[in-house]
Amino acid sequence: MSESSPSRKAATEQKRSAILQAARAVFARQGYADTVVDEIAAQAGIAKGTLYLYFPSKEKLYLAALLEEARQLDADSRAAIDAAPTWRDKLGAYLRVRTRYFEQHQDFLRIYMTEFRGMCMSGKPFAAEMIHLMQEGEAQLAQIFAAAAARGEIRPVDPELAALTVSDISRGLMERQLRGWGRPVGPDDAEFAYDVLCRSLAPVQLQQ
Amino acid sequence: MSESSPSRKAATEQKRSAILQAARAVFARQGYADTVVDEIAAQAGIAKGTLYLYFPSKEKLYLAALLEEARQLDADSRAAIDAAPTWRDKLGAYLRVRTRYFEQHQDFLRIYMTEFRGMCMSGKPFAAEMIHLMQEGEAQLAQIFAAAAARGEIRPVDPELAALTVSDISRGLMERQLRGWGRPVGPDDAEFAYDVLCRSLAPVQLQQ
Amino acid sequence: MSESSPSRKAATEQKRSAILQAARAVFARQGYADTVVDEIAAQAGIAKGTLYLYFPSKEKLYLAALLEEARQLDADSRAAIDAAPTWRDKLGAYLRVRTRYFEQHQDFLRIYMTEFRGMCMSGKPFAAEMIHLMQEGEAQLAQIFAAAAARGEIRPVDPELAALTVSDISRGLMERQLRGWGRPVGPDDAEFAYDVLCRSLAPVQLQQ
Amino acid sequence: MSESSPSRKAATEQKRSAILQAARAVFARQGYADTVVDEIAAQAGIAKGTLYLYFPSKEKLYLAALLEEARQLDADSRAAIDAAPTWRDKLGAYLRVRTRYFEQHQDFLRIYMTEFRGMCMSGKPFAAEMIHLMQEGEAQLAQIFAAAAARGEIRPVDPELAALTVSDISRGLMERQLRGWGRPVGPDDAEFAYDVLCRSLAPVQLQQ
DNA sequence: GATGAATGAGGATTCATTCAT
DNA sequence: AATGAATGAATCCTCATTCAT
Repeated sequence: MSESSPSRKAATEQKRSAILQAARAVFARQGYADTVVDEIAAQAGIAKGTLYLYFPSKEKLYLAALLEEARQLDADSRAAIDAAPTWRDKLGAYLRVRTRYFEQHQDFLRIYMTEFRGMCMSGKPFAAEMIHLMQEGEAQLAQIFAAAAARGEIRPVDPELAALTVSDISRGLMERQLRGWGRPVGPDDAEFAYDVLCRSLAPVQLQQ
Repeated sequence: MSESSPSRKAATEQKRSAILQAARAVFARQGYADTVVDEIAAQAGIAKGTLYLYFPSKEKLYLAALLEEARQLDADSRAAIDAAPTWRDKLGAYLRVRTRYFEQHQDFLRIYMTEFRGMCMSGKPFAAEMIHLMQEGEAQLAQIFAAAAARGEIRPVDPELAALTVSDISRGLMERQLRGWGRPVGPDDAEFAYDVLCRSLAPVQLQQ
Repeated sequence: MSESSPSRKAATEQKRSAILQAARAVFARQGYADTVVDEIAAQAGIAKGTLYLYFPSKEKLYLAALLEEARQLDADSRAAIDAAPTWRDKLGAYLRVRTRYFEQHQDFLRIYMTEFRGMCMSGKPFAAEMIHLMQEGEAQLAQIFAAAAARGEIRPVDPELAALTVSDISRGLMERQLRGWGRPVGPDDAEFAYDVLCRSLAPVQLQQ
Repeated sequence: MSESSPSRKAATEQKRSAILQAARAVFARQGYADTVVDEIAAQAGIAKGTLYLYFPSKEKLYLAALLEEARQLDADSRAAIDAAPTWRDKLGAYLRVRTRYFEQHQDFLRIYMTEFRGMCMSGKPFAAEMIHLMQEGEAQLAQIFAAAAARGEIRPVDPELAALTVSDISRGLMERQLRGWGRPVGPDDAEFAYDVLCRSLAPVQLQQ
């Protein structure tokens, strides 16, 4: 009685996904506060009431819309880093995956950069899992640097601080893409960022 | 008849300032959307109607509350940089002024980092002057690096990219102070950031 | 082709009955306004849509749920009264049947006492048959007293007023069982009520 | 700063009262669930938002609208009973005050009889003070009968049961006024009720 | 200038009912 | 006959802004 047909389940899953996508589009355009639930429903091609069959509240929908992508980004990132042999490659992979992912998920990028990150900074226990993912990402970076430092491949730095710095620079890179003002962003930006990080972590040159 | 006495003007200016401070306190605690005008008025010790004699809308008040401090920060920053002799000193001054300013103006820091920056990224022509100030700050940094590069004191980099990177790292530093999670921030963080920037901009070592 | 098999009819009738019982349980617990149709369906073990195959609306279901029991109570009451020989016995039977019925149908009691009676008082032509049953009940009581008065077994009273008074006292008795507060209800209550009615209707004592 | 002028306070109190009266009118006509807040505001001649300046929620308004009158009824009742010398007079006063009060406050009567009483029966801790008032009223009656019994003016009955019976009959009297059906209510009804109570409580006649 | 009572547009959420499968 | 996903009208409450005093 409670078992639905596979096709029904698939349809449900697909609609859920459509809602999430619509939500991201509207939240990205207007921000959380200025978004009305009706508009998300309209964008998703369903009635307002239907939306509430899939998500219990505007807030949960917002969270779900972000988490879905954040999890994906984390997974992609993790895979690419694991596949890279050296710390430089891993660092490059981290930056590249993020750049590419955000290129292809502009809505996510915009929401994340323009307001969600701010919400995370506020004390609100709003998004435990999201914060967890962010911490995991930084921990992963830290491990890369810890290992590299142990092998003498980079200068001896506090791995956590190095990770935070990578994080900062990476986010700065993303932010520029959202600015309506300032110079246009290009491959140079990423290249420069990578270069800065490599140089600043490089083993100390023996002075002649 | 339309000229008020100086003391009247001073009183007015003082009340205006009290409102701005109250606004920052409340906006910082609750964010723009969750802040109700009544609360700012209460915090400022005036009636709600009075507030509207000083500021025409909640949005303008928000903007004014931020601009006041952003201008001050810009001025402080500019002065400190101008007073510093070398590019390293100027960079240090930039980071130090920001760190100190935000330490002393936590409310401003919180608002700026948790939501205003996001708003600036959104296309909204919300805060032209604020954006202008941010651009000025980066232009100033860029000039430092352009001059240093011209004198061969740093390796030849695109001065704008260098400036953006400093900006990114500086903001990252500020952000950490607002996170409720993660390792506590300390002087090491600033030191490390400064060190990273110096190393990454240092003139190329001649390899033997 | 439109004739269903007997077993089909029986199954249908049984499901209808299950729905009514579920409805009473939920309506009794939460009241009409706070009851959602889903919950009744769930309690009945069917889908919401199915419920609407049996009853055209929430309101009709509510009515049906009550009428079923009200008819039964009326029938029981009528039978017991008819079987009793004297007016005292008939009065006792009336009270006893009601007490027992409500003991065994708590849900019905609760709905009837806590909101349905109120609805009947409101002008709404909500429940014509229900009102009819109530009137019948009182008419029946009135006839008892009319007959008793004619035979001089009770003092000469307006039979209708006497009937209404019995009705009032009987309902008061029921009400006490639902109060969460006040002294607990016991056999004394019913005994006292019966006693009050008998005394107040007793033939006038010849004063010496 | 927080002191309002007396005239302002009076105006406020008057408006509050107007809202309560409007609320009673609408709640009486449509019941709690079917009443929309807008309609009460309209009836009171104010905007919806204004209503919420005076009462924090629909429920609190409902309660306040009833409590105001319930307190008044209780006070009137208490005064009339205290002024009456004998238990018969006190009983008569109780019935008379109630009858008169409800004649003059039909809205209150309707709300109380058609739904509030039912709500009180439901377990909800909805209206602590209202229940308290009801209990007080019955306690008062009980004391009358306790005293009368002690003096041998009535037959020895459980005073509480007697009080409950008076309460039942009194409510029955009120109910009849609200029924759209049945015989019209008149002075006979009250007279009969009073008579029934007196007879049933009268000292036992010595049988010859 | 200062006040705070009044306004009413706006928005999240609920739920009885329908209907395609 | 049975289902349960979909609908959208309905409603409570909030709060930025105004304005009479």
